Amino acid sequence: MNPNPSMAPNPYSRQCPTRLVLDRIADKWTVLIMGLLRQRPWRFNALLREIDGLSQKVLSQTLKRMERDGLVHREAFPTVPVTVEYSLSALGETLAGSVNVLIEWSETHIKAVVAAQQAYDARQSGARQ
Amino acid sequence: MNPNPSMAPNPYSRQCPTRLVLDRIADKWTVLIMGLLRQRPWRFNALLREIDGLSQKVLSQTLKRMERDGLVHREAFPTVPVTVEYSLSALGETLAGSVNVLIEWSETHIKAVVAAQQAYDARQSGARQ
DNA sequence: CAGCATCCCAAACGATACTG
DNA sequence: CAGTATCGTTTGGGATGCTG
Repeated sequence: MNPNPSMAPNPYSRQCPTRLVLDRIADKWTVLIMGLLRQRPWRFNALLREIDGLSQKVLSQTLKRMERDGLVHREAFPTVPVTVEYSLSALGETLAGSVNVLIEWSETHIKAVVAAQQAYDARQSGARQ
Repeated sequence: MNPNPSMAPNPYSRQCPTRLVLDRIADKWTVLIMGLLRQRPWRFNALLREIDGLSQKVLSQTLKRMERDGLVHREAFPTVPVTVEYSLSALGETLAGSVNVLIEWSETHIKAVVAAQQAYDARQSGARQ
């Protein structure tokens, strides 16, 4: 698919496979899920309860994509009813710290962002008069 | 909006303002744009040409959001026709390195991801028979 | 418990035309 | 050049019901 397989990956090119990867890891649910899996393994419904606003359908899709991309490991235990545990793969571990930085940045700089938004909105409504 | 303003921010809660911030910075276009602005200031149409697959409409929306969030600075020069330059704000600088790690991760681990995808797909088609 | 299948709606996006 | 405005389509996602 990459028109220049011999060249270095370039996510600014539409066909580059790194673009597909970036599309997925630069995703809010992926970031939040990895933030939890970084702590310990989680079960499906535990993740669902923990992440407010995430629907069962989207969690299912996201976990499946992450499993396909090799970021998470899925293990089903033959209990009744079945128990499924999600954990980070070795590959996922290499990414987890990086995405967690985004969560930490949000927490650290939230006040500055909200202040910037209010200043921007005030400028706009003032300019519009 | 945050039901517990006295508590630490918690992006896993739907109402937490950090969630809104995370929604925006964990976005593929934002990551790619910041990756470029990190190098030097860019003009609107230069960004548009550089980022393959990004439409004018979405670039416009994304830059406006980033400006409102205080991540980028927009400066218009009174030339004819007008010249507009986008650059990182001080706040944006604090984030730029972190998001760039995601781009670098994509480039570094793209082979492992594609291999994982192929292995997954092979398992699936095999299991389906 | 851990999902999948279906229906349905709202938001996102591309394409196009137009403007200071 | 650097956008805005509108429109039609596509996609994502919620809600619900069902299954191993």
